[in-house]
Amino acid sequence: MQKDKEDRSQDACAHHHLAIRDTMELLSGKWKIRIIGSLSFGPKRFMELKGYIDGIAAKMLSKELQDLETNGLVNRTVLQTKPITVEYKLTPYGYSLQPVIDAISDWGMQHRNKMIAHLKKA
Amino acid sequence: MQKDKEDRSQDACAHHHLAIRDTMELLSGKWKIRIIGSLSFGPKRFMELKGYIDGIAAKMLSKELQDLETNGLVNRTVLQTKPITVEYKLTPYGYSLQPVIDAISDWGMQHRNKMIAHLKKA
DNA sequence: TTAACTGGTTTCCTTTAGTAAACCCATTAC
DNA sequence: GTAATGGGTTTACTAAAGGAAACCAGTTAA
Repeated sequence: MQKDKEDRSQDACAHHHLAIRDTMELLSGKWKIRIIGSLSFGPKRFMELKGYIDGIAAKMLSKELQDLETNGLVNRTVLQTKPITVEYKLTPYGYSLQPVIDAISDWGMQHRNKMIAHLKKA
Repeated sequence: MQKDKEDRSQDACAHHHLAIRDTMELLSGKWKIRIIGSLSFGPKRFMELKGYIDGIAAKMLSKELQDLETNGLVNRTVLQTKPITVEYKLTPYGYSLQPVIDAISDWGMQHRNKMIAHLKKA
């Protein structure tokens, strides 16, 4: 049984959808992508992250970091400093999201430039 | 006043954050990225979209499409067929999100393959 | 005239997301 | 002893997202 062109294209399309759905499930919510974006510049401590991600409450940050850890994207290490500090960093799997983060960031920059250009014209 | 290396890196980082925040604001919620993903294969009618995006309720689809239209990412056209049909398609601006959608989709496929490989081992 | 189809909207309800503020524990500094 | 710092958790609450089902309007086929 040979599939025709339309079948193949619909298959590709269906896989595409499933892949998008899967990714977005892991990255669901308002904060996860921003957290990963912050960590993509290197490890950060809890309070440091809270400072970077303006508007996030400690509770949310804590919960989202736990989610990300559960999904193997982020690693949590308690450092025996005094007072103790906790370092969060991306796992290699977390780093594999870099192309996604970059694409989002790039688009945001273009978007921003467009807005600025629009304002200058007016 | 010359900025040192650390300043510049923090600037880049800050811009990165803002860009990510801006993008994610436009694409907020559970469905927008999936809708754009569906439309990236070409224009679709309302019921057609609803069929593609499994689990979405008419109310949500309607609302999300309105949001996307307001933000200039999607175009809505009423076709004078009988019964009337409504066609949704990406604007050029909407299409400019293709790299984001593709990055997400690609990662999802890798993720899925990883899961499958994991299952086979066990 | 009754039903079906497209493209919704409305209502009611539940779940999840999100917030602020208080609290907790260990440590070290004053 | 009292405050400050780091890294949280708990409580109590509000706002927003989301879902199921009913409903509606125009058209057309049986």
